[in-house]
Amino acid sequence: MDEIRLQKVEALRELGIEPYPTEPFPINTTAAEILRYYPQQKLDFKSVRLAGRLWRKRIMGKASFAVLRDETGDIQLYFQRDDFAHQPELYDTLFKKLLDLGDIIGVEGFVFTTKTGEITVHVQHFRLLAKCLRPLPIEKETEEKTYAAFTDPELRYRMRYVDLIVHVGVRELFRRRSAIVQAIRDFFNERGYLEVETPILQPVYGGAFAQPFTTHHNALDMQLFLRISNELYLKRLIVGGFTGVYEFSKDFRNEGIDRYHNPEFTQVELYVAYQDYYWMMELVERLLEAVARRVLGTTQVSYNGLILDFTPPFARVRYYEAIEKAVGRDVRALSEQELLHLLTEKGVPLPEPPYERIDLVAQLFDKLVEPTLIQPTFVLDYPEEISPLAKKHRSEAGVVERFELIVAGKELANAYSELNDPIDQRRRLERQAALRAAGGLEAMPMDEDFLRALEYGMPPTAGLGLGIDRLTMLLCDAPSIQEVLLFPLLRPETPSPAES
RNA sequence: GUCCCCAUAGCUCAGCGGUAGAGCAGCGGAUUCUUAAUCCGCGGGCCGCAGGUUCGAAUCCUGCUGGGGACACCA
Repeated sequence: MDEIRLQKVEALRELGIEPYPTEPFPINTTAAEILRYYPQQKLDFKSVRLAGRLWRKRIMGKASFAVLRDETGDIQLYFQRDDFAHQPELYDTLFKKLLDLGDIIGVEGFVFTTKTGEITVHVQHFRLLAKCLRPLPIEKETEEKTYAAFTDPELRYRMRYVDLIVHVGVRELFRRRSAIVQAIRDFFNERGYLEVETPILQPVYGGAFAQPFTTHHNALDMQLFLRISNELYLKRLIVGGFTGVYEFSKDFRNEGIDRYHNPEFTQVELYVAYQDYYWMMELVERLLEAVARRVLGTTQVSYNGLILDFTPPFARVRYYEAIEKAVGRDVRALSEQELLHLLTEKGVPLPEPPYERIDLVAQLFDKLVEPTLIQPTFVLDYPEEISPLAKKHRSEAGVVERFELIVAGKELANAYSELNDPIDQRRRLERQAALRAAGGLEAMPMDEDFLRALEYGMPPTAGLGLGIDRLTMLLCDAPSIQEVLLFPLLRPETPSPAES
């Protein structure tokens, strides 16, 4: 902490000013409201009360300008010594000496326009509401340049509270993230789907290919897993008779961290009975169109220098046909040896062992097809082997009724006509169990209770998983997932001797 | 896990073998329409950590820690 500021705390108390007062300071307006409505005099601005951080101080002797930053933005303040003639130390000592940039203050006064035309609050009363003991990285900017920008990603993520104070745009991004979630929730609620909450701590994990975090319940002395997906629980609810359920789900995957992956992330999953994946594709088109319009006012989305067009209908391409287009051959007909040869020929690295024939096909898709799909594109009809929870295709053997929505070369959504044949489901999970036994760390474990639920009968159902973080990245033009997570996972801070 | 880059004042950075620097922030002073306010003056550092090379290391080398990027993994 800053030694000088600690001394100021003492000085304040000696003056009889409590640096952390108990009394509330109810406000009646905000910076943005004043700036927006004062020019038209739509509101009464003769006695405004607002609060926020002291952000600039420009003392010119007996008068001063300052800037107050609240949640909505910045507004200029004007202080005159003469206004505090009854108690001169308020201006001479409290304002001029003891208030630091970053201190949280409440002000009361009237709005006027300065000679240079800036809307300003003429402060008649002010009060310190909370002292800031650490200097903030205050950025300064002119038309052309920003000075002392607070840009170190590590500091920004570790101290997101500071990032949020300093960067208006970061606050705006997280408001937009909230608006995206709200738009999706409204879209689903309008259609009568039920928002539910299912277990995060699961005795058996499933619903995706991933390694889980494990934990332990002391009283029951049992191992538990943080969910990697909520899919199997939502399907149990469809068995239970709900026709449409969804959940915004924090999922946890014990895997690497990069620009697109954080160990905990958010998906929304939706299951609707009596529908199939064709229906779901149209729903996803309408959903993303609605979200983009509501959040951005347009379906043309700027992302990483591109314009992504979310106007339906989106492009559709079948999985094997997309690969054939990329490599010039129908890989369904190829043996494992021929596929190995093809990967080498195309310069595609082999997957990590243990791998099977189908993993070579998937590798071709992942390396040669997915990155090339920039505009929103539905890829449909995936191989059965890599889709153990999706229903067999109604007319083609070996593939299932599944689509992924690829945007900007990354998976944004994944959906199936859900597998509801309990015999087939058992067979597929048994195959997963065999893969696990052979060392496949990410193969799904057997879930007998889930199979029992299916045996009671699940209606034909369409299911969807949509990545909220990825969608937020797209709609906020954010270059990494860390930018759209308030508190992305970082290694623990190394304690420095100076701290503590 | 691998490779590359980065780490110097509260923030942003310069310095790259020879006495630690700038701007902003801070402190003292002047200043009643400023807005990167201005003007005068001042303080501020385990140069990420630990070794090594050298007469001498912020600077060169090795290791470690943290971060960023790419790859791998995440079918």
